[in-house]
Amino acid sequence: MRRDIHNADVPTLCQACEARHRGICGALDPEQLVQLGRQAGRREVEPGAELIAAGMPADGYANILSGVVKLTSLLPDGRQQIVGLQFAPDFLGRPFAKSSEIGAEAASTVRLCTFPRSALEEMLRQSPGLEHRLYEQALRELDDARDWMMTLGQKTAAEKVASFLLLLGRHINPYANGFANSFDIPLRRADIADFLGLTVETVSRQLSHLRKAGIVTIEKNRCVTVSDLTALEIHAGVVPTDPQRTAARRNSGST
Amino acid sequence: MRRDIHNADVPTLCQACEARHRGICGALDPEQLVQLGRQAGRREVEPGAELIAAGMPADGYANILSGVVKLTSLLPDGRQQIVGLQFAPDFLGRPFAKSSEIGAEAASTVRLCTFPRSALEEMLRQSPGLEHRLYEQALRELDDARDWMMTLGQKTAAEKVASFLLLLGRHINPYANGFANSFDIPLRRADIADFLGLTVETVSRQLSHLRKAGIVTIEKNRCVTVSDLTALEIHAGVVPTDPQRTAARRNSGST
DNA sequence: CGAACCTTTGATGGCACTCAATACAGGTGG
DNA sequence: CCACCTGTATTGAGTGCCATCAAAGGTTCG
Repeated sequence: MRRDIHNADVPTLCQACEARHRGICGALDPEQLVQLGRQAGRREVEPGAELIAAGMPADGYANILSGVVKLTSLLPDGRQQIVGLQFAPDFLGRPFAKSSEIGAEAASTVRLCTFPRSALEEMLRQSPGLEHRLYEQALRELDDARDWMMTLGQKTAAEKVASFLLLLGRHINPYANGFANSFDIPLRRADIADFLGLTVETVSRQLSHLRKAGIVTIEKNRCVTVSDLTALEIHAGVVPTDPQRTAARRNSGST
Repeated sequence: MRRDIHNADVPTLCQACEARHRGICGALDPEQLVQLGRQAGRREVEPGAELIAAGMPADGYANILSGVVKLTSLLPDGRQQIVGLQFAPDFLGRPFAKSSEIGAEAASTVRLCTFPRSALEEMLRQSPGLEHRLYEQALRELDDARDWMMTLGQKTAAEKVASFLLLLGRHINPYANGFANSFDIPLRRADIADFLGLTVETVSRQLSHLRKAGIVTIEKNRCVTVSDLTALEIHAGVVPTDPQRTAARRNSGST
């Protein structure tokens, strides 16, 4: 059954919003969207803007409409690790928590659809499907986090940088599901380094290697085009290279 | 209001089970516990037993009654990363997923309370509070995973090992909330190495350093006693050491 | 007691960090 | 439009931490 006949009831701002399809708002009916929309506000922030301060009580929540948000964790001595990247139409915030030790900061220009804590809690009471959506996003983020732990703990610098480009290509476009062959890196080298657990210099060197190897082209330090996806995947260590070992894995895995 | 008056209705096996308090079963009433209990089974497995095979369809779920489970992620070339440790009374399994790329393996001897996929789904339909509990565990695991990303990405070998001991001390005892000063390490050195993104040799060396520094004592390679918790925290990098920098952080944070 | 496994310790080398200098991009004002 | 300036990125040289290789010491079984 198509819901589009009710589209007239959906707030104008929500009509084209991806959060209504792949985001949490998909759990809400038109009436609830109107109700939430009344308390919601749009906001556009510049790169570097702090969206959630670590250790502070979170005052509200938001959906990411466009742009990239980095989740950061800080050590007392100043070392920083980016523990996650969030893309449209992700939900932003930490439900049920007094305060999180994790901060959120705009990596690129970010457009947000914000709503107060109470509005979300009200919606949660009304619609059990909403919590289910939130749960599913949490599970997805958990999978992503654990994937990245593999990258941080086991991979070499070259593999880390290649993995990063693969990650970006998969997530940069909120509408498509496949891999984007060409995109702008929404992070500075310093951010990439903090995400990969490397230094700026090492990141730069590895990008140069990929460029000289003809696997990617980079323009103006930001715009990347992946010309050889398979090679990139090999460099990321996510695909078997040794045929012998591959065969062995296959056999043991199919039992 | 005390629920203990209903304890007569609670299955005998559940009476002393920690999952009924801090685990997911706390969301169920006695009748539902009976219903779930009918389909549940107890299982005890030895260290090294595979509980969930990566890439396989998960046939069921379980609560951990005692012992430690390691969640592992594997690269095609054989490199392994332990992406999480789970303790009693954690819920084990990946709801709503066809199959997970993450495997689960008993690190120590593990006792489980298992139930089939359908039983959980039935419970989820009956009790919305259950999904809420699952969601909260997922959020907790997400926080833990991100904490550990900081450890993997930024910390030195010495800090990693110290952080590992702190993690164990906090989680090893399912009944207490504080820090256990003495406990058995439920992992072999090779597992610790895979968890920390180090080699066995480096782990061993760093443990020796902590021992020679008088911060911990280790007997029979497994039993650890933390004699200087503050020093351990300093070595883990989780506590400010430089007073000047500490003051600076404090000031900038309070604005 | 002996065998298998695990852990520790030592010697050496390589990858990524540090330090330092140069090149580039984007914005502002002349 | 160009000169300037700031923040950002690249490239190079040297060092140090941790991995690798190798061997000996412990522990836990049968």
